[in-house]
Amino acid sequence: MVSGGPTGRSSVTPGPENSDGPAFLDVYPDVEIDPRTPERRKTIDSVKHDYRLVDTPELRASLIHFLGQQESLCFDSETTSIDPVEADLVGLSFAYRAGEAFYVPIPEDRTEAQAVVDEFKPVLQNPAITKIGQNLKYDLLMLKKYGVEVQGKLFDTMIAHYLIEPEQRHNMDIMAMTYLNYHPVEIEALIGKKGKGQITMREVDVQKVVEYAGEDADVTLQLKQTFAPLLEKDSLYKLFEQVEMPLVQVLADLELEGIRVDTNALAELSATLEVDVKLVQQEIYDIAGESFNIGSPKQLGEILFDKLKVDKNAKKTRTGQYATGEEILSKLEAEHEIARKILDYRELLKLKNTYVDVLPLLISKHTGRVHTSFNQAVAATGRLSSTNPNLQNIPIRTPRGQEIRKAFVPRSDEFLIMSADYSQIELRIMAAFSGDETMSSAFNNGIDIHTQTASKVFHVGLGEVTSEMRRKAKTINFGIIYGISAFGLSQRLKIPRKEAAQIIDEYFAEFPAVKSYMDQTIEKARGFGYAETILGRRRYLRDINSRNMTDRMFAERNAINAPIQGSAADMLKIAMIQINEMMRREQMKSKMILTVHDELVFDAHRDEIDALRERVDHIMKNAIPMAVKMETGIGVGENWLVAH
DNA sequence: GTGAAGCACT
DNA sequence: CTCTGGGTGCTTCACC
Repeated sequence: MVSGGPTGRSSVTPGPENSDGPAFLDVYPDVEIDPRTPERRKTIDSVKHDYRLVDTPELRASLIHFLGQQESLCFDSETTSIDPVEADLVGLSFAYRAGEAFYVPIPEDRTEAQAVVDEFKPVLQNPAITKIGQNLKYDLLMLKKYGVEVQGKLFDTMIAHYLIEPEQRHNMDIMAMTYLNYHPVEIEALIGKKGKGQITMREVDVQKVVEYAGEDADVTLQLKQTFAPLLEKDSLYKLFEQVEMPLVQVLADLELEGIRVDTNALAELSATLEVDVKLVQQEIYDIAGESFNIGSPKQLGEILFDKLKVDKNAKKTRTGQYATGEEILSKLEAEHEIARKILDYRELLKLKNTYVDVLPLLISKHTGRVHTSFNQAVAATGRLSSTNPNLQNIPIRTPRGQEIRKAFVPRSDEFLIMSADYSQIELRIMAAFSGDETMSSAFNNGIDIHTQTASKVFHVGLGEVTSEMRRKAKTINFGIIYGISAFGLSQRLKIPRKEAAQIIDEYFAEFPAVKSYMDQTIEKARGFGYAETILGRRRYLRDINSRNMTDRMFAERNAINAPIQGSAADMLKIAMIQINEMMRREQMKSKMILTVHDELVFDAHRDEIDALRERVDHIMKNAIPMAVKMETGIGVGENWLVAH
């Protein structure tokens, strides 16, 4: 129903809304996005434009001739669905000069459609022509279905803006209003409001589509002209051109490839979970003395704290309800067996409803595999995210959860799952950035980092570190990455705040370079107003100088975390690009299929296991050379659980 | 439809 | 004394 894909034209960029509007206006004070003054904004009716229908072989030949002479062209696909796996092409629009555009309808008949698309292959596959577009991954996937492998440099306006303003929205309509003071035609004017009654782009009068799609390509082209100098100004061009743009193609490949899921295993697991959930549910009702909706935090809170009075000091959430989260219930489980049972109930139901019963529904009829969608323009730190389904939060921790991971299997008997992950990537980056001798030498000499930290903080030899000391040290190390506070650590370790503060003091005494690095990072962020990664990716920290202590502390934690988390993301992205290139060059049968922040997953051909392991290992370790060695862990097996 | 609560991962 | 570990996405409930 929508053109341009999930983050394209009319739909909203996924992810949480940014409610801090003031920052938005601070940056572009002269730009009005207030809907109360739309008359100030240009529209298709007030701006001179020339959008043409190209619907005969002669006109297409002429268009293709002109497109072929361009250094760069902007294009956009109109389709029948927001989901590229399900969608059919309705038309393609092109622009290469502001104010002009061309719309090429694609016939409904698949054979005729293919013939028209084929006419544009020489242009789309011409490596000398840069392809400009908004959310190009969508168009690439679409065209791949029609046998077109788009070549040449890419310029994705959505991702350009993601680098320029990571925390703003990258929706084309909003960007047009913000940067061009132009209000594009809304898609609902063509296909109606969403819900039943909404038609597809194919059913819309073609003259209207010409105006809509032409404007789309035209506006995107003008956004490109706006963003290119901004990328340059912020020294983001290299990151854009050498990392983010090549990655678009890699992600399209991963998504198209998909991963096989063992539905039989999930069906069995679902049946087992069903029985177990009912069992636990009844036990809870028996203890409560009545049946109620355990899934309702409101009802559950009333049963636990009003009726059963399991805790007279029950905490409430800011909305006035009893808090019944995991932390609260865990504290109660020693005294009240109902608490443990509720936690069990929640775990089982979560696994069943979120993963076991949903994954089989998401298997594509076309490929028999599950195709996630990676979003490259959501996470403020530079990480990727995964949706429909989210394959970056498949359970691994609990035995039941592990059963789900086992259901991710290779495509056939000739293949195995290979998982390659960076070991302690964020702590290694912290060691490299800070140059801390103790930390760096632990990594470079293969000493367990948590044991090393415990040894220093608790003043014992490496050999005398107990498992309890190591556990605490692990929490401390995580705290370091996240921008530690005494309160946060005390909560995590369940110790008094004073004790936590002492541990932190001790840590900084033993790792002085880490301390000064953190201070410098915050200081730098205060001066620049942003923190940056090793590749210059920025995260603006508008509260870094706030008088509000809470806001400022939050910004300071982000100043610490963003360069670490973001540089790890930079490194994995480069590794992915190089691995993809290597696999193509070597014409491997194996395929890269998933990425999970510090891990890459492959559907690996048995004959290629050794070579793939060696190459992947080498590329990952050397993606971005640092003062501290990077280590990887690579596993192979019959499913994702054993490979990891 | 939207926000909160809760929880899965790194 | 403020009030607190970073980053995501999905499901359910409750309310509009």
